[in-house]
Amino acid sequence: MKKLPRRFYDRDTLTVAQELLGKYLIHKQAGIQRIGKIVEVEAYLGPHDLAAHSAKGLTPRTQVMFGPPGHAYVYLIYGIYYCMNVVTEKAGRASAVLIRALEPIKNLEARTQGPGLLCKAMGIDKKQQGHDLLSSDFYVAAGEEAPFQIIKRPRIGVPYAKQWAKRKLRFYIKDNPFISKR
DNA sequence: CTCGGGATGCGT
DNA sequence: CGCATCCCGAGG
Repeated sequence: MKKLPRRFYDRDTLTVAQELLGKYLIHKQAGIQRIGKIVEVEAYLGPHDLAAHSAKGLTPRTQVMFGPPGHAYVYLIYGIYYCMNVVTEKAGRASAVLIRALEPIKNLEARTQGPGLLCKAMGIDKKQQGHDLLSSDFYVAAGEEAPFQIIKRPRIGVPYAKQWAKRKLRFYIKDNPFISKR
């Protein structure tokens, strides 16, 4: 499978989000390679997007989001789970795509439906914060993707984002059994 | 320093 | 609906 180049991420976030569907997230750790197919994502469109962490400005936690494309923005949520994003667009745009669900492909025994669970299953935590996704041990690759239909829905868990909460910035593969619940 | 809350998930 | 569990970010 072919690793996605930097220029894949250096594009409009809506495009990157939808094109990430069907791609493969690969993480090699302690000699084990884990692979999951990306089946559900959410787009976060920068500081003006009230649901995006970057809407609160550049802080130590969110600085990766403000950095160059093709890096992992990983954060701890509710003290328990990690969530993984892919930084998109040019540095300073502070946009990203949240990976919400994977379809297990290789070495994934645990559940992968939901952003917290998939990080746990893939062995992703704060050590991967800021990691370059063009590295050899943690990256996204294109495979042979069968054609599929993309469903567009509002994002999960962001009712506070006012008008942004309604926008259909969550994308997933139609009829895929590994979409997160809720 | 304290303190409130969160892009979650699971059990009741 | 409540709770686990902890870092961040704002304010004193």
